[in-house]
Amino acid sequence: MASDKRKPARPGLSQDRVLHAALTLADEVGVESLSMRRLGEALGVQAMSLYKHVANKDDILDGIVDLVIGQIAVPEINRNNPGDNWKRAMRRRAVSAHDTLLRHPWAPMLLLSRVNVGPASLRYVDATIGCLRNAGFSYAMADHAWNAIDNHIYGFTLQKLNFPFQPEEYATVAQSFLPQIPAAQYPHLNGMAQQVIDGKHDGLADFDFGLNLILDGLERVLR
Amino acid sequence: MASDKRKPARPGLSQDRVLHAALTLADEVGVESLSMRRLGEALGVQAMSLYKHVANKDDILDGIVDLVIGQIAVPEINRNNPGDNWKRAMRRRAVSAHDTLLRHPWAPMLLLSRVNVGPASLRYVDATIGCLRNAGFSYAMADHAWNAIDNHIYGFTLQKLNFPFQPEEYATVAQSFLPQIPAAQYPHLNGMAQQVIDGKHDGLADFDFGLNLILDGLERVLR
DNA sequence: TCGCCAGGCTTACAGCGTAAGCTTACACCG
DNA sequence: CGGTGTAAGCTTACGCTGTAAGCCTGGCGA
Repeated sequence: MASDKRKPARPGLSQDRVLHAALTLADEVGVESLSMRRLGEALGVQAMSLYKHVANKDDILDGIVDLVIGQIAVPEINRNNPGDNWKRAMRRRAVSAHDTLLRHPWAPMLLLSRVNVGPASLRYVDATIGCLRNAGFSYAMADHAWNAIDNHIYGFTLQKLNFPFQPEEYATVAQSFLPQIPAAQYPHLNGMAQQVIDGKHDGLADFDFGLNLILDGLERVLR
Repeated sequence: MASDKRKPARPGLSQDRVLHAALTLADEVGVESLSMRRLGEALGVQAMSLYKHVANKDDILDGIVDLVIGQIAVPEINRNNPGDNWKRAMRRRAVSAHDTLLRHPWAPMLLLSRVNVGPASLRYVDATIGCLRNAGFSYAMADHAWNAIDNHIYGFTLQKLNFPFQPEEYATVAQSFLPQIPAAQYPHLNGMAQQVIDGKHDGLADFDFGLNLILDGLERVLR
């Protein structure tokens, strides 16, 4: 009977369990509040015990970034749909990345501030280059294209996540900021704010706008 | 004579002096090593004395970001050159921003992770909107255009700063990474690396490539 | 049965931002 | 001239961080 309690209520740690707990914790409290002590607590364990399964905190951050990348839809052309093509596939990839990063608001900053060479990252990049290569881009062009699209995804998502107001607040916020941007000093900024106040411009940043500029441009490069 | 030593060898602190010292220190040791104690030391002062001149560390970070933005060339059409136009002006702005951020490698991350409403930032944004408005863009279009261009600037610069190898090392690095990206598993990534090794692709990310896609696209939108 | 050792725990250290309160020197005023 | 208010420095202390070093213990292989 004693041998029955192989898993004594706590399954024991593992790198996998540590990383998934870290991902959950980062989603709940933000990556800036993810500390080794707190992560240990979430796992019912002392902070130092984590170091038996990960090298250090950076190792954890690399790990959870790769988990997030693994959630992004890899670009693939749907062979059952004759109308599908590289452009649609790359758009789906971009939208999927954008959506995924919005679900993990701490991720874009980490993505941009470290080299990501986890298995999910490698697979993601490989599929992207493959999609562009199959479309007819040279290696160099595929490299540049991939880079341009990803800059847009990361830059846009970060700016959006960072903006501290909700769309429905824009008009109110613009109104209250107006005294700080007098027309005499900042005529165009003032004018823009006025447009938002008057409901003539919603002030919404549009992910597709920039993405279309890039994808349409790439299509022209291809011809 | 005693009244002569108004400035007793050390000029005394001021918000300006604190911010400029912080900027210098950030450039020298990186923003992650910029601590209140270290900044105090650089100014010959205890850490807590800084709080008489700035509200807290975030206040300092906001301040040095605005100092950096102040170094970026504001977009202006040269009236003495009849061939000049909004597109050239916006390109100059983008290149200037890119160059400036490369001189302050810690800055892009801060730029993207906080709301910047310092005087230099406001002026910078106002001039940008103004340039686009004068070119004929609506407020909404100018907003989208500005956003698309800045996403590229920040995203590209961050990726470049973050990449831990020098261009002349690319071939060597690609060679040593090759075993980790076997052709069977990552065919396209492997192929790309092979191109770099063989000198058929320099692997250099090209700031102008993505910028041109966006600017050319905007020009077409304008017509 | 013995010894090994993986996987936990404990303690400790240097560094962080900053709250709270103390000290000093100078400006001003009656 | 004496007295007072205040700006600008200093000191101490608190709770937090990542992690180095070493200890303990239960289970497994020989």
